[in-house]
Order: sequence, then structure tokens, then C-alpha cells
Amino acid sequence: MSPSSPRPDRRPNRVPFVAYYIEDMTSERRKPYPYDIIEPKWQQYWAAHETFRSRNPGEPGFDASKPKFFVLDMFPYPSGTGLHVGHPEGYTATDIVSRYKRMNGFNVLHPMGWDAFGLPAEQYAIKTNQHPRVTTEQNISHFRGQLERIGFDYDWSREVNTTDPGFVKWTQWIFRLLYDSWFDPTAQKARPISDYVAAHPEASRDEIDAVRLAYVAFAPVNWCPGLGTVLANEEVIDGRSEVGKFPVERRPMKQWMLRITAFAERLIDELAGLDWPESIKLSQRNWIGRSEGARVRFAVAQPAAGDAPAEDIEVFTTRPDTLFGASYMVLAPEHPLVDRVTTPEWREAVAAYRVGCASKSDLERTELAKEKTGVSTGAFAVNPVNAQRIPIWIADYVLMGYGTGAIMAVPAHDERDWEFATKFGLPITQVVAPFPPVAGGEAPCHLPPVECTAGDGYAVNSDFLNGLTTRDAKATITARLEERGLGAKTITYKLRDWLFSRQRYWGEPFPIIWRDGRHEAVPESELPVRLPELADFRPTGTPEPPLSKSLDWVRYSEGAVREVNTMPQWAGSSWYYLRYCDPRNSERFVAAEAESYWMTGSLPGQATAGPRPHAGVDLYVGGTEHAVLHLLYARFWHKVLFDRGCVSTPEPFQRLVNQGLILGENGQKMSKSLGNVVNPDDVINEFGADSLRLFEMFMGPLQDAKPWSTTGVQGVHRFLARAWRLIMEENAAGEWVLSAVVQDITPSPALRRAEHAAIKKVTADIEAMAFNTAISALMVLTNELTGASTRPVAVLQTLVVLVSPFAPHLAEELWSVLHGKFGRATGVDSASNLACRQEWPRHDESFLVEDEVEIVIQVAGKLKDKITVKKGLATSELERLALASPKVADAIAGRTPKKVVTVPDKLVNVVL
RNA sequence: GCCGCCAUGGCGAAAUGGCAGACGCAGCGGACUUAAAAUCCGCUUCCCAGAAAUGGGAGUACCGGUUCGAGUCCGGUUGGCGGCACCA
Repeated sequence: MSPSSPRPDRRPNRVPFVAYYIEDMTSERRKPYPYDIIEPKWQQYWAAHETFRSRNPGEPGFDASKPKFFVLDMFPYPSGTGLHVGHPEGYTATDIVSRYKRMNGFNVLHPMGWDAFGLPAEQYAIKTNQHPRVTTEQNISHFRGQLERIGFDYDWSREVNTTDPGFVKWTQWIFRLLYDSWFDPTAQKARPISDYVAAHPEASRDEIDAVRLAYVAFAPVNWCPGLGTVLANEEVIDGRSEVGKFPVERRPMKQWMLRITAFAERLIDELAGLDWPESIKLSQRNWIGRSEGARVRFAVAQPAAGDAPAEDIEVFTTRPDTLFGASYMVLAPEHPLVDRVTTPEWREAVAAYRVGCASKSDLERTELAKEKTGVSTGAFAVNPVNAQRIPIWIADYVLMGYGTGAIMAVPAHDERDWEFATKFGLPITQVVAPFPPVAGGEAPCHLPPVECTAGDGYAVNSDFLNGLTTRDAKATITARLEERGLGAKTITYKLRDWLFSRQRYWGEPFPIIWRDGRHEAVPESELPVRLPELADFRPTGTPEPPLSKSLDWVRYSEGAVREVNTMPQWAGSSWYYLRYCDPRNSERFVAAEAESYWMTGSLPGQATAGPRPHAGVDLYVGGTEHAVLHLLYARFWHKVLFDRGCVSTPEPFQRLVNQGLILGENGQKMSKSLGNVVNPDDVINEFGADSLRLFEMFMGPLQDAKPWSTTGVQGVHRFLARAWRLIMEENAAGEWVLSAVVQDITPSPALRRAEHAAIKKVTADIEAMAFNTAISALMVLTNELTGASTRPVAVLQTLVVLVSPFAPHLAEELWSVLHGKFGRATGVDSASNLACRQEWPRHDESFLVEDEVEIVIQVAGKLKDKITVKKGLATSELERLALASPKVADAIAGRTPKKVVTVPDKLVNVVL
């Protein structure tokens, strides 16, 4: 706290006075109101007085009687280009909610921080040829300065930075927790690896390492030569890197993986209880890709030569009901049984095909997807239900990473199999018909079908399944397979494990060392593992990470070396929200009390059983681009932390709202090349931060995409100036002073009604996050007051308080002027003289009731007349008045009404 | 291809199944001013008639349905946006 600044709540009249003189009349343009003076003034005041500091339980000043509200923004990564007008959109929305909740008596946590590791930060550093730490620091101060100019109510004492060693320490600590955990399929939860060892005393070290949630795998991964690193599936779009749009190829490499797939079921099921947009839930469900089906075992027909018996081949299918129509089988080219089954005469062709597949990039595979390719292995499998010998092929349309890497092909009822069978002349058997078979049992048709029918229907040509619906046939065949041990009902997910290592410099080092070809965790006491100083931190262009260049750092001890990969950008953002609860703790990633309070509203031990009203972050606002990245990763980490007893809720973010994209003035997406980028600094310079905030909220619904409009900013700026002049006027010396028409008088009934209508509407609209219509309501009240010859302080104070979450600087200044002269004219006097500390007003319904209402009169649904009557008039009376109207009589033109519909106090409809 | 979302004036948008277009922008007219800017007041969905007050008609992408009554609910079509995409 600054010693030169008085405490606001002790000496309310000592708000620093700043005179704002009207500029010289000859200067180019006069400002409609002195935003350029009052905005910095109040920002400094709030900062000096720690007006928005949030206290943790146990801290002096913490008020346990208030409910908590945790409102979160998706923290930005501080790029070199500075803030974009898209950033303040979501940030203003949360700021309004945050200020509103404070005024409604909540302990609010509204923090901000920096997602400063990762590719964009590193690429910017490479471009400007500086160390990423230096550019990151510069970019952060630039971003922070820009955000401070907008007047958000962040508690800056809780600022976090993912690259700070004090933060990295705990990111590494959580990685260690993942490394130290396994997934118990029976309990469906993560448990300490020591439990696994206790339950499996005979387990080898390899077996133990194979069940960890963080594990090393040698597998084909997305290698991006342009970025010099591997990428997660979520970061690859149409065969190119999401960042930079470089081609990505598949390469088998040894990489760290996180076992997110173990949580697939919970990640889908627990979406149900979240208050998120359906579209985001759907994206996550689709990405996780749950499919119900069956695994079916096919025996391999023994070759005549009679070598060693080959193992059975297991396939996954969502259509076990079509098993009788399986006329061939396809293995993925990488399938381990390919070598075992291929007959000598096909070896060469198979080997050539496999080499061809391996060299194809993802991009090429996608482009070539139109034309199916494949080759026979010469081997045959036996269909378990009808003992039919079916040929085994390999083809790259079957993916090793999904299901079992092998399929039974049913060309009559699967588009892909149809295409393949048609091209290679493989047999096609129809086993599903669109209509039920005629009673009496006509002979089934054995002619090959002329087209593929993928939909449901009735089983045909399928022995004991004949006549059953697809649904019943699935159940019947699955039960039969299970009885005979030939298969089982199975659920398969599209989700793959999270590829977690990157060959880059600017990321968290893994807390891992290697000894004798085996990995082990760095002791907790040695965290954080800091990045080495490197003169050249650029990617090597090969899969060898840049950290390997720092030989001293790599060498951990005699015979032990450090892991040289770094973590992806998503690591820090997967838990940063938890750190806000207790950002300076050096003993724990977050203290249990702080975590429990801000995430559940109660302290550990106090928590009651059953559903909690405030489970997790109460409101999270951000863009849709993280639907399957950050939002999925953070849920995964949170569940591991929950299972391991480190956090109190199973889900991190209870309510999620997506803000829409702000487009350029031309309706196009803002981009440098189109020259339609709007810089918030320019807007603030010309119109002030309050105008920027107000316009971003007034443009349209928060969730919608909407184009920028400079004249629109002018419009809201004019509104703010009008609100200013309701209360302020220029004196002879050209200073802004309290207007003489502002008086401590009783408001007229009309003004009272307008005031309370505004309270009602603004309150409901903020609750619904309908900020554009809330602002309309503020404009309506302002327009109402503009017409009044004297202006009652009570109504003006209400207006100022209602405006304060939206335009806090203007409100604060006007409040200080009104409060200085009149005190608090309405309601209970507050302990504080700040607008942002006032109690949120409540509307009084009695001011809104009207004694007269306008009744709409329709004839055959068309508006014909309106009458004004006393409220609460009986239906029969309304009917009589309606029929008495000459216009109605005209419209009826002598006909007899069939019926008259009357809605009391609203409408009469005469039906002809 | 599959899944989802959206469609209202010149523009951004409002409308618990009950007066379509609140509020703002742009535009037009007026007041103030030597003038301009700023500000204030009024008009402003479209078409027809009228000097005007005003009157009449049409209208929420298109076709159909439910209802006394549909921008809103249901079915279909078209167009746009987003996600997934050989996932068996």
C-alpha cells in the first residue's frame, strides 16, 4: 500500500482532486469528456489502494461470511505483436461479472497471468534473435501495460507466469505425480505406482514402467521438420502443424506419452454435469470418439505346408450383426501378425507395400485417400460363424492405432470395404435388408448387391440372425460369441495417448534422468530442473533436441544423463488456474485450504457430501479454439490430481462461455495481410478505455462473431459523454463541475419507473451475460434523464452504480463528485466512497406496476386497434370493449365471430 | 461424406408463442453557430395512395405443418459458418 495515498474507507473525502480544464478552443478537437485524465487517475488509485486484492482464508481481511466466486480468463501467451481487440472481449465480460459479483457480496477471485512457454514465444525470439527469456519478459510487460490501461479488476498480486522457475517447479512436480501413477481399471482411477507394485510383487521394472500415466513409447509420431519437433495429434490439422502450417510426417520415434486414453470414459461421462456450450461438449465427445461394438477372433487357416500354427487375429467391429457378410479381412500394414501369416509367394509384394506406406506422410496419405490401395498376404482366415475361408489382405485404410489394427470387411454394408472389394474383385455378400423378410420365409437372395447400404435394417443370409433388426442381431450375435469364447462386447475410443515431449528449447525440462537405458524421476528436492543457458537455442532441425547441445547440463552424475526433451506449451495451461489460488506458495503447488476454498467454497473437512453448488471455477471465458486442446488436457490433469487427493473437485471448470470472434471492419477475419487489424491502444487513445470496453460488449451477443465498427465505438463514446453531462457541466472558467440541475429531490414516478426498470433489466442481463442488451437499458435510462429539467441525485447514483461494471473509470469519477456533495442518497450508506464498492441495487416491483395497460385488438390474427384500459379488467369486459371498437366492427364487416380469444392485460383476438 | 450451429431493415442487433425492428450506427430534416465541429430535437423496414395529417398492403432465407395467433414450435429445402474426416 502506498504511504502517500489515504485509505478510501477511512477518509472518504480525500480522493485526490484532479482539475480537468477544457482545452484551448483553438486546438483541433475538444474531448467530449476528460477520459484521458480520469482513466489513469482511477487506475493508479485502485492499484495504490489494492482495491481488488482478494484475500485467502487465514489472511487478515478475509471475510468468511461471503460466498466465493472464481472467475477465470484464458490467459494469453504474450506474443510480440501485443494485445489484439479480441483479447479484451472475453476479459471485459469477466470483468463485468467480477465487479458485479463483488458488488453483490462475493469474495471474488479474478486473476491474470501469462502462458509464456511454447512455440510462438520461441519463434518470436528466433525471429528477433534474442533469448526467449528476454523477449518473453518484454512481451509480458507490454501485455501487462496494455491490460492495465483497460481498467480490469485483476488482483495483480496473484499474477502467474508459466516460465517462472517458481511455477515450473510445480509443473514438473505434477509431471512427477503422473509418472508416479497408474490407472486402476477396476477402480477407474489413478493410484500411486506403489499400490501397483504392492499388488504385483512379481512385476518387472519394464512391466511397472509400462503402466505409468507418463511413459516412454517407441511409435510412429507426428514429426514436423518445419518446426523441428514432434506434435500431438491435437496440434496437427489436415496433415500440417497448427502453428506455422508446416507439413507433418509420421516417423517412429521414442517419445514421452501421457495416458489420457485411460480417462476416456470419464472424460466423456463427466461432461454431462458441466455447464458448457453443447458445441464444445460435442467436439470433445467426437474427439474422444466412443464406439460400442465387439471384438471377434478369427482363426488363421493353416497353410497346406503346415508351419507353426499362426495366432488368431482379433478384429474390432461396430457391426457384429454383419459377421456372416465378412468376406475378407484387412490388417493394417504395421500389424505385428503380417509377417506370420504372409505366404512365401506374397512376401515380396507385402514388403514393398509396407515400405511404401511407411514413407508416406500424413498429408500424402490424406490426399491419396480417394483411391484405395492394398495387397493380399496369400493367407486365409476362418469366419467363426460359418467356417468360411476368407482372404487376408493388408491396406493402409486400416489404421494400426485404432481398435485392434485389423478389420473384418463387410463390403455390402461399409462404404470403404465396398470400394476396396470392388477395386480388387473380392466377394460381396448382402446380410442386411431394408425391409423385414416376408412371413413364410422366401429364399434369401444370393446375388451380389448393386450398391453399398450402410444403414440399419433386418438381417438376411445370416442363419440364426435372419429377420432380426440390426439392434437385436448385434445383441444376439455378441452373446453367442461371448458364450463360445470367440469375442466380446467392447468399447473403443478414437482418442490417442497424449504425445508429451517436444524437441524445443523454450519449455519445461522433464524432471527425469536416464541411467543404463532406464528412466527415473529426479528427486523432488531438486525441483525445479532449470533450463541450461544456451547460446544457440534454435531447433537442430533433427529429432535431436537443442538441450542435448549443453553437455554439462545433460550430464547428471556418473552414468546418468538428463532427459533432453521439453514439455509442450499445454503443460503450464493444464493447471495454471489452480496456482492462482495460492500463487506464491513454495511448499506446495497450492495449499489445501486455498484450493478447497476457491474451488468448492468450503474449507477441507467442512465440505459436505453430495453435489457442491460451486464445484470448480465458477465461470471460465475464452475462445473455441481450445475445445479439444487445453480444455481436454486440463480436465485430464485435474482428474489425476483429484484421484491422487490433490484437489477437491473432479472437474476444473464448472461453467464455460465462449466469446465470438471479432472480425475486421470489412467482415473478414482480422489479419495483418488484410490490413484490418484494430489495435486496442489506438482505440483507448482516441476514445478511452471505457469506450473500448463498452463497445466490445455492445456490438452484439458475447458468443457471436461480429465485425468491428469505428463509428460504433463513436456511438458508445457519445453515450458515455451524455451520461457525463447528465451530472457535469462546464463553468465560466471552462472547468467540469457538478451540474446545477442535479438536485436532491424526490424523483417523479416516471423517473422512478425508468430507474427500477433499468435495475431489473441490467441485473437480469448481467446474470444472463447479455451485456449488449444491458447496455441498451443503460442508454434508455440515460435518455430518460436527459429530457428532465432537474435531475434527482438518487436516480443518477443508481445509474452510476449500474454503469460501473461496464465503464468503471467514468462511474468512479462521477460517483466521487456526487458522493462528495450529497453522500449516498439512496439505500444503505456504504463503508466505502468508491462506486465499485457500492452494494448492487435491487429493483422494487411496486415502482414498475402500471395502472393502465394497452390492449392489442386483432381480427383474425391481424392488428386492427389498440385501447388503453385499467389494469386487471375482466375478460368479458375486454371482449365487450374490443367488439365496440369501430375499426373492429369495420374489419368484421357484419360477419359473426366464431370465437374470441382474450389474454388479460394483453390482447383480444376476434376469430372469424 | 458425417455431425453441429446459424439465417430479422442500408449496417450491428432487440423481441416469456401475443403490436416485428428496442438500443446503437449510417442517412435525412431542424435548432444553436459568421461558419464548421460538438451538442440538442425530430424522422428513418419496404411498397402504394395523399400536399399533409393519415390510410392501405407486404414483410423475419425458401416450401409446408401445428395454433385463435409463429421471427419464435415441428417437418423439408437452400445458403453460410464451425468441428471431425479411411476411426471399421
